Amino acid sequence: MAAQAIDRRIQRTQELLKTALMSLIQEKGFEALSVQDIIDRANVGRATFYAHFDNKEDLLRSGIEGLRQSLRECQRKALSQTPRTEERVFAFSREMFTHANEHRDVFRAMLGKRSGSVIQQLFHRMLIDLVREEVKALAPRGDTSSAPTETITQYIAGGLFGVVIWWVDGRMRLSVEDVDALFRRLAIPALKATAR
Amino acid sequence: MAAQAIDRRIQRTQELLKTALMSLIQEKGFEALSVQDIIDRANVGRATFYAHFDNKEDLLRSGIEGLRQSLRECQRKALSQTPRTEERVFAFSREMFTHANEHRDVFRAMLGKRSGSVIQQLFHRMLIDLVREEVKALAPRGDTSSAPTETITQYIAGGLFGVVIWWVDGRMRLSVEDVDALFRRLAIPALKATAR
DNA sequence: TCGCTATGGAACAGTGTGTTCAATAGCGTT
DNA sequence: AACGCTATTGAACACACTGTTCCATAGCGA
Repeated sequence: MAAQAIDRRIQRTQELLKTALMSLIQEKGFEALSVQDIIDRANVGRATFYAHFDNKEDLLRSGIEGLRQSLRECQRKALSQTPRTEERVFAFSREMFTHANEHRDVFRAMLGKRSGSVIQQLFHRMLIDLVREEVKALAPRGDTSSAPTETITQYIAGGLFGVVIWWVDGRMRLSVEDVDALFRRLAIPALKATAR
Repeated sequence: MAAQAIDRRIQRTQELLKTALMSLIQEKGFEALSVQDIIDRANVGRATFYAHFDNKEDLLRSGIEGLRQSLRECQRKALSQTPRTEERVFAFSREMFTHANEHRDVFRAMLGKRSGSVIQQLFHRMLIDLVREEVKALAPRGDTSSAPTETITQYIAGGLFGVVIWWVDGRMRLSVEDVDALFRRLAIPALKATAR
């Protein structure tokens, strides 16, 4: 075997913990949650938890990693085929809104007011990275780390962040299509400020 | 006297607590802070603290209230004189960047990565309210609570939030004028999406 | 001066944290 | 199937912080 097989016990434990975390987040929100709650729900020993993660935030990070990779992948695909088309810009946004819509319970619990701002912060950073990639792709003339470019990145990422939080936390009256279209309509002019 | 004079002891205590909080935030950040730290620094009894505030977040809220009112005031002024001028739109943003620049130590400690996201959340909400006021002023045709309008509000507020956080947390290479100008250049087109 | 109230300080139970240890269970390999 | 290795367990640990209660006292405003 090429890949060194991972001990089944480890997989099992980590899976149990992540699952417990997610279900608990939906019930109580992240902040209100204790390590004790998690290990009780997962039916895992205290010492075992700390053998795998430093604390509950560490566990959360590793849990969110999945979403991050999925969005990155989706973006990578879109960027590789026929760049420069306006249709393809911010390809990940549609995917994200869709994803949020399908798992609205989890998302609402994770990003809503009740649940902690730690998650929000992680999510915000994730969006910044994704947006930066797009901005970079549209302003490739060595302009990369210039201040205005980064400002635009931060602005758009912040805007997207704000919209998602609001959309998920409210009654989500807007459809995925509408909210995504609105976001694009708002973001693309800003992008052009780069391309000048 | 008309105004019911407030017991000097109360003023003194609350002042001591707020001052202690602010100085501690600069040293350790908000999250890492305990009520114990605060009362030690303020040299105030434990029971006294809880006689005034429910917890450290309650104290924080009351501390931030000052900034909120100051910005609101500044916005109110700008909105009352000669509306509709592009110069006057987002009048509070300049004030805020200036304020942040003058107290950059406090701001960095309060909004930076180290310090808690509770503060960030409070700050974000504050910006949303301020931006909504502006958007409302430019789309006054009974359109108030329509979805797109609110989306735009959330987008712009989020964008501003993102830019401020980034600007404050980084080395603040951009001058107040530059960062404010950039923000306006990015936000005003979005505003026009309302005015259609 | 007097009455009222904010304060101080100590003690309290409760909750959670992160670590340690030796015993045990269960994995992958031979 | 038997082995050695490692993950898991459960208990116990010291520690920190929370929010509340009590009463004596200090300091305020009148």
